[in-house]
Amino acid sequence: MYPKFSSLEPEKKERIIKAAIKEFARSGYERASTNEIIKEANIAKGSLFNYFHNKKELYLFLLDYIADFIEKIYDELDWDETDIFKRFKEIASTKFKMYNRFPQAFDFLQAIAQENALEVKSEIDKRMKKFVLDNGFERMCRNIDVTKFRDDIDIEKAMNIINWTALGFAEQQSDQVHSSEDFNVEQLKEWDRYLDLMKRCFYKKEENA
Amino acid sequence: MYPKFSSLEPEKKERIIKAAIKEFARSGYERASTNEIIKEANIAKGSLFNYFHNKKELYLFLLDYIADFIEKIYDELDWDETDIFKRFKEIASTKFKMYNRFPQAFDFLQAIAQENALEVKSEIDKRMKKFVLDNGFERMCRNIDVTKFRDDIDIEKAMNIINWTALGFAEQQSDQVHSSEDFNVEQLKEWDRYLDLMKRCFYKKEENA
Amino acid sequence: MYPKFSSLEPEKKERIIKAAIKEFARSGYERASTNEIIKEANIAKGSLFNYFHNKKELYLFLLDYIADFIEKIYDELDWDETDIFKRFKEIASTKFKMYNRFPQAFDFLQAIAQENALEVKSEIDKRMKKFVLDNGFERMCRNIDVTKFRDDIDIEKAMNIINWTALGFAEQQSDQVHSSEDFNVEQLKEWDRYLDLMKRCFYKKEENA
Amino acid sequence: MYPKFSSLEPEKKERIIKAAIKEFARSGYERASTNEIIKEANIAKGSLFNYFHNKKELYLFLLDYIADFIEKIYDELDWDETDIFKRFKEIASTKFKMYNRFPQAFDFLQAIAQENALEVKSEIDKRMKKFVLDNGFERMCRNIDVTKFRDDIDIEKAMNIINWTALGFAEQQSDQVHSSEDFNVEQLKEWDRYLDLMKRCFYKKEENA
DNA sequence: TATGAATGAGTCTTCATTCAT
DNA sequence: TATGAATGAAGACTCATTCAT
Repeated sequence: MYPKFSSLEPEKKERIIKAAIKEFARSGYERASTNEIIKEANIAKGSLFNYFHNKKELYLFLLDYIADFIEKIYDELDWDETDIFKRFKEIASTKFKMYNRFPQAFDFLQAIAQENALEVKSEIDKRMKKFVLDNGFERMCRNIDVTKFRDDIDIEKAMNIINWTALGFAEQQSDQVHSSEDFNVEQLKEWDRYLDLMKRCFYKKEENA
Repeated sequence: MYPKFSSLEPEKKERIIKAAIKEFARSGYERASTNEIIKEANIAKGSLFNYFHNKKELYLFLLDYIADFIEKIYDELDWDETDIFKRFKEIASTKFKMYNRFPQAFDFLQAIAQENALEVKSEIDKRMKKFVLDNGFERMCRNIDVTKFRDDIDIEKAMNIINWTALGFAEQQSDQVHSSEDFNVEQLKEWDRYLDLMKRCFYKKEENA
Repeated sequence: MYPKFSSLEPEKKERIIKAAIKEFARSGYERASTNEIIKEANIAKGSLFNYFHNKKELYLFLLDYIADFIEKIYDELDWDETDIFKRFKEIASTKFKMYNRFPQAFDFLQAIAQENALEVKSEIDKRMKKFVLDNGFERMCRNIDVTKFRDDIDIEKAMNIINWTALGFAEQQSDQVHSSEDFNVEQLKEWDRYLDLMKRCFYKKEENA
Repeated sequence: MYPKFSSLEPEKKERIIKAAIKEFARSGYERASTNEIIKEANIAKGSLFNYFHNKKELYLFLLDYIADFIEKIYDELDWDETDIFKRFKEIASTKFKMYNRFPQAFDFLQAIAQENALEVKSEIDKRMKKFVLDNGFERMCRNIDVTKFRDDIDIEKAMNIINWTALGFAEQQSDQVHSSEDFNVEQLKEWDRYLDLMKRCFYKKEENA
């Protein structure tokens, strides 16, 4: 894909990736300044355009890079767990770990979700929708034991509600925290309470016994 | 406020408003091009700056304009209805009408919520937060009869779930529709089914009798 | 010359002239704002361009207007006085009166002298040089009794020195005063001392007896 | 200071300096067009703003550049000469050389002295007043042997007259020449005659013996 | 391969002048 | 005749991208 960039020394690659993610997260695609990235990464003006033909290509590379990152997270999940609430609980704690490993990724993901620039919007849709817009909702719902749900409720709808609640909760928390000590245990507990509430409501009585 | 613009012929005012909303919705504040607005509205370069002193003033005008628009919608709602699901149902059908009257407003609202530009961010917070960030969640939950909820669930959490579901559903639908024949009756029916599901789950049995 | 302007009611004419002189004096030709003149004179945008075809024509009119004003001052002088120092003394006190009658004229004259704008520079040279650059030096030196000067000095040079000294003194004073109580008696006395000094130096001994 | 500009090839630097001085001299600070400078210097639009952050910085650079130039001239003068007329004679011939080396400097200096733009006025005062407003009058009068003057004349006034005469003569000559073959020997001789005249008038008899 | 100076299309904004009413 | 909204050329300045070294 990006042979010139790939064959760079890893330390330099990382510097460029971090700088670019930081700048794109802060300013969005159009407003992001290649000058700022160059300065932060401590490379020459021309170099960036040697590695990537233009700003868009750099952005698309980062899109793929972040997608790979998320993919790896997903790979760590136990997809054999068939209880949806246990799975969502696991996802949350995995996100928690992920955040501490690579916090900028979250800011960038949020920026991607909010990106308006026409030039890259379609590419985002193509590559990232599954991760960004619904956190891989389809995948998350695969192999779920639907027999636990109450018979009188539409399972697809229930799953949507669970997912939207997860997204809503995440956004609410990120608004509240915003760069303090980040994700914390109390937030995980609060999320547990949401999951419990929904479990009590959506599962058959005997499942909640 | 904006006397020169106000005294314009309505047809021209509307052309300018529509063009500006379209451009700001598409590109955000910073990247939005006054040239594009001028071209789309079919007015002269200087005219825009006769009506509004600068780009920011135009944007702030649109902020107020859209706030007024939403306020009018809210005023039409029956705030004496204490059943949360009936209220959310009414809100949905009101949004439905609103969308058909002024579809661009929705795109612009989304753009406002995502706006990063420092120059206007504080103004957005000042004027729009109540509408944009939580769709007036607080207001929506005021005067709600909470005795109908099951005793074993946290009411605040339940309300959050209802709200996040509303937001999630709206986004899902708008993604699916995206400028075709707009909101339609089928979507309203589907939303009813979501509300019914949640009602069955969150309310006491007798309320669902 | 400017028939439309001339047939205006005098009160309105004066308002426009004062406003224009004030603005041109403050900002120079290019930078002067017709908007400012219009606002100050309390007339409509289009009116100014009815009376004068464009900014340049207005400026040229003011040039002539101020030239007439100066001409009137000169007409009041006693050109039969043949002693150059007495004449320069009279000129100074006439300027003194003139300043109190129409102070803006001086600021405008200074602005004219400093005007750089290509568009009007040649016109200034054509019409105003005699007044501005040398205060009508030629005229001032006409009919002077040159026999009073020492025989060993070049009369033309002596007269130049007297004139340059007058100009230098005027500029020095205007720098020092700069919009306080304007010209004052002390300044006139100091100027007398300069004239006395030069008289003692340039005139024959018997003239200073 | 201005590292990007400083490290340019000298030929290009000179082209830019000449073009900028020409434009600022012709039009003053505000009205001077960076487009014009760019065209005249044959560089790209963006280049000028790579070298200097903005128009003001370019102007301030020129201010310092011209100040250095004048300073060098002054340094060449013999400040141990205590006879004021000899000193003024030397100044004139130094100016003569200076003019032939860098004629535009004179026009620019005149423009600086007449500059009205608020944005740069205070900077001019800070850096240039000593050179511009009085041609370093104070400095010129330092270390002068005042005992040679006649006892019956005010020495400060006499010095002012000499200085104003110098300024007046310079302006008269520059008006007459105005970009032809520049300063010439005849002008220097004429200036000598003025100095002789004043010496005969202001000095004691024995000094003129 | 790495560099960073050079490029110029594009940005918002101003203002003298025109012209329909 | 008086009006002021409309016009658009010109202003300073930005920044992704190119290219000679």
